[in-house]
Amino acid sequence: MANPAVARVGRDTISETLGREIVDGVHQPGAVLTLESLQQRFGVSRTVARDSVKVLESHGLLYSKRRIGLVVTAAKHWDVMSPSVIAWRLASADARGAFFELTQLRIAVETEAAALAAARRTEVQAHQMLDLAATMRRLGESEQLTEFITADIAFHRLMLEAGGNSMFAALADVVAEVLTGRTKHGLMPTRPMPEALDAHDGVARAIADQDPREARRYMEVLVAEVRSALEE
Amino acid sequence: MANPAVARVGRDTISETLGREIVDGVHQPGAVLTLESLQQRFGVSRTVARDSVKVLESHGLLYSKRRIGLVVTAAKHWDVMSPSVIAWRLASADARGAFFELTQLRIAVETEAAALAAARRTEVQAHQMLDLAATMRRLGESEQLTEFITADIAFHRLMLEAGGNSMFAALADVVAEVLTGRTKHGLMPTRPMPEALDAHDGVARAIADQDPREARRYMEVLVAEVRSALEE
DNA sequence: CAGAGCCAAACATCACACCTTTAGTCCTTA
DNA sequence: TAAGGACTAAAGGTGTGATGTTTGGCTCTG
Repeated sequence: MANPAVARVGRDTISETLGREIVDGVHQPGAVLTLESLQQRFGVSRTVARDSVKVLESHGLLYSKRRIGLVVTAAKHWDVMSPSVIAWRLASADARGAFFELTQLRIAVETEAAALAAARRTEVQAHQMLDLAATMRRLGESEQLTEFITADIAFHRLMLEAGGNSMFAALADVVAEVLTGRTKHGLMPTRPMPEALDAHDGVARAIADQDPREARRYMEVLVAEVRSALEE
Repeated sequence: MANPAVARVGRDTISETLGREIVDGVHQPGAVLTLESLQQRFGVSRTVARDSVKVLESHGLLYSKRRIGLVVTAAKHWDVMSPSVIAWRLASADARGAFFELTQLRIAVETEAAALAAARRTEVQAHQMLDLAATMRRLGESEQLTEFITADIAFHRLMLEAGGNSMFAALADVVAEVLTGRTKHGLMPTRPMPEALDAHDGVARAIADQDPREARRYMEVLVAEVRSALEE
């Protein structure tokens, strides 16, 4: 072992730790790190330090400059859509802010995604969608909240994927995160509102009926509720 | 110079080249590369090869596995929202498909962004927005298409930024790409339609008036045109 | 005081050695 | 003969030292 005196860390931990720190504002934009300092701090070799930096660099959290070092970049240059950055933000002090932004993004995308799904869904997807809506109703009415959320996530993921747009599909994880996080941020009633259940039903039926307009309309109902919860 | 026989390439070129190739389907999902092969092909050392791999790995295009090599991943695991991946897709054989997806994303986000901007814009932004709408009308009516597109991009970027949601703001480049690309993909009339100009005006005024509902309504008009052009 | 030139810092790259994991093979054994 | 364990070699992972390259900043000069 090279250096027993320093707490060695797992390989991925370095970019994880630094990523969180930067997002958290521990290193302000413009701050300069050096490879040497990372080697010291984490007790690793240049190779590993460079690897970690490369990852952060490819997400826009910093850039390396000769003769200078590793310069932390301002938030506006971050790759905020990247899953890693999203995760870091959700683990940061401003988790709530990140959560709100994600919710807005979700709201924006899902109305369109519903319409798209209605136009493109397969027969199988249509059935699954109806099933999930029914399951949600059952679980919601019996107040099995955890299971309800699981079904909810599956519902939304399926819808996002059914449209065939890979960028929408990529947001499935974001939506899952948001749906899970709603409880944490006090935006979730202990018992899903009947209107929400109806709306999910409506979306599922419209998608099964290949009716984009209706799908969008019901999704807008759903989304309106989320939006109003946000603004409270 | 280490090896004059092999065409050496600039440092970033490797991940660029490989990224494009993977997105383009040159390396099918499941295909295996090795560091050694990259070193050979690009005439670089292991360090550089590894750096490039790290970048691709952090965008989800491949993963490396001991004893196996570098495994190309299926498109569903790609970080499709990342600017690099977007650029690669837009340069690929399926540029048209990527462009459509981006347009749908844009459509989805911009209606919500308009409403958000109306709620959050600063006084300065309100003025700039009105100015840009006026500029667009002037340039549009005199058929100065290039300048018109520039103003159009500025308009949309400003709107996306005015809402204060960093994820929406991050889509400004995407929207710019889409607006520029419309001419390439034959989705742009040589002369902007008067309705489009009116709609931009309407959006700008609604945002200046801090009227989210109106902003959304006008943006939906704009977006409806884009959508119908898509479906032709 | 301006500009040329030099210096040193920090990343970039290379070469090489050794460690670690693990797919696949082969061999043993019940 | 099939299950399971031991061995092997392939490929990435990590560490190190040397050298290349860029460039901010200092110094020296006219």
